Amino acid sequence: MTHIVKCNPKSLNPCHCLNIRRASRAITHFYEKLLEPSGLKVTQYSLLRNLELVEPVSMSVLAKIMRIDRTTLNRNMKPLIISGLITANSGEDLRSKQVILTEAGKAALLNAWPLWDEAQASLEKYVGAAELDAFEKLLSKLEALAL
Amino acid sequence: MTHIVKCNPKSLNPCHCLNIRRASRAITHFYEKLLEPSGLKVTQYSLLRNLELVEPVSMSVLAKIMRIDRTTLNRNMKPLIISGLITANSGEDLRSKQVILTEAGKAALLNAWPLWDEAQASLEKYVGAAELDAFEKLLSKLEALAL
DNA sequence: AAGATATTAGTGTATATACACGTTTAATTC
DNA sequence: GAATTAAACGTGTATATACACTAATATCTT
Repeated sequence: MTHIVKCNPKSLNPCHCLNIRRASRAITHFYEKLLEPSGLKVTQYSLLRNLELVEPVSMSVLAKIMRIDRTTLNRNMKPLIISGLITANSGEDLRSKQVILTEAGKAALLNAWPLWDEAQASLEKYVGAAELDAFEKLLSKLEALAL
Repeated sequence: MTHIVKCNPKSLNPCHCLNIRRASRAITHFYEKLLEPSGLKVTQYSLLRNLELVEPVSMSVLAKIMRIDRTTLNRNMKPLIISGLITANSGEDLRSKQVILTEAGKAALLNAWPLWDEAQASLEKYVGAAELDAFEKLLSKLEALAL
């Protein structure tokens, strides 16, 4: 993140929206760096991880579980399908597609897990457990803003 | 945000990164909805607003002030240039481009301001001033994670 | 002044996000 | 059972994000 400077002139940006977006980008960058050796993005790791918990599952249901847009999930799945980490095939209901992890997907998940765990633990240490907990509660409340 | 459901089965997603990303999306959605009548996205409003404070300014400097990536700024500027809200022209230093608001840009900003202000105020009311303040402090700290 | 270095911007590529629209298939209604 | 409605998915489009690479220009060094 070469664009971030410690000393930023005239930076009084009180927009709460931009502030959380910036923090979101920073945390994402932090996780991505640590996940880099796995070849997975944090969204991809998350997709695999959620899939592991609920597979086989339709795309719509998976999107709801992950609380992301259905069409975003559709697009995010593509690189994982191409690299053979997941598959999505129609079952009885020809409308829906059942998504599952492949063996390679399970392996990728196992491989990436300690990296993600380190990111997670580092963040907890950086912020502090109690404060992070309060933070997460507020994040939940903010998420509800869009309902 | 049709994909968000109040009752989500098996949703124990402790990934801090995804949590803040979700909250970020939700807040963005909230601001976008309120800004909709202005025809501006929240990033665009922010670009115009920052520009108003520091124009004329080069793209690199503006990116640093806004704490966004230089190339992201470049891309985000394009719709605003096309719709005639800003201009970017080389000055003495032929490498850099000085970005300024057009009259239409100033008008758009004036028009959008009360909408943004309402979003901002609503959020403050929803979260609570004290809690929001603590939240913002933590966001700052998190932003520093990427330095 | 010539060559090396640094600065500034643009673009190719890839992922992330989501709205609007269309298509296919299943379920419901009459 | 035919017509309607609903559900599930895909895609076009637009914005947001950022890394790698390139091109142009300015500055510095000797």
